[in-house]
Amino acid sequence: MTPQLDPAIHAPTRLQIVSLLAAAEEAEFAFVRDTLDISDSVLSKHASALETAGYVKIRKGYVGKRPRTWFSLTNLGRQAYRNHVAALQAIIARSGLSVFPQ
Amino acid sequence: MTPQLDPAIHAPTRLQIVSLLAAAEEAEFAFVRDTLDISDSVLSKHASALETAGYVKIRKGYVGKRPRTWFSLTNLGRQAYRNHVAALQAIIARSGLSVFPQ
DNA sequence: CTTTCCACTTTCCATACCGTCAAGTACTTT
DNA sequence: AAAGTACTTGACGGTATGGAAAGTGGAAAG
Repeated sequence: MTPQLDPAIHAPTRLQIVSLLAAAEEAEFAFVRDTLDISDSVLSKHASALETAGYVKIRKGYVGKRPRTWFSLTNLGRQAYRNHVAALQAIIARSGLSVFPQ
Repeated sequence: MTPQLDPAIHAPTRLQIVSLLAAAEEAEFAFVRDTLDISDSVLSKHASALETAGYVKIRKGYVGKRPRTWFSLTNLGRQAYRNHVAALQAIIARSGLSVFPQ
């Protein structure tokens, strides 16, 4: 069976968050928020949703005396992301598009 | 500026429809419906929405005396699809993956 | 003729989700 | 004590999705 698009990842903002996290071990709340140019509440909610899905781990700590939050993909999240990308590949491949222009 | 995800294309079913149409000159209603395993009403609605966006052309005709509907991507639709895929690629490339299978 | 089919189209719904804005929390700093 | 930091939560409004079911315009059957 072909891989399916993952509804927990597919929404534009989710995809951007997950993809950004997939690139690193861990990322700070503010970094993700600013890189993707989204609001605090949007990031907070999506991160919670991804945590509930088991895809993201939320770590809280301090930098000096200021609270800080870091996100990282869980193994499940990494696998789900790869699977989601595979699903996109399968769909896009059907259209004949390729990275290699003819 | 990097290409943006196209909200008229991004929804899973839309992406599949557009991608399928991108592979051909024209496709029959029943072929698209059966290939994607979606209901008549869902296909009809998405096709109308894509037509409203200017991305799909809906042609009606007859095969014998039976009505039949064909869909095709407009040039605008093809361009929008390419652009959308480029946006996906830009997001996914950040993670080191690609939407184009190698 | 008139009922039934066919090939979609539309409407009705119920759910779900997305993002903004406002308010809340738990400290820390001034 | 008041204000700020770094998020979190709740209330809302608007959109969208899909299933079910009724509707439409012929065509075929009885």
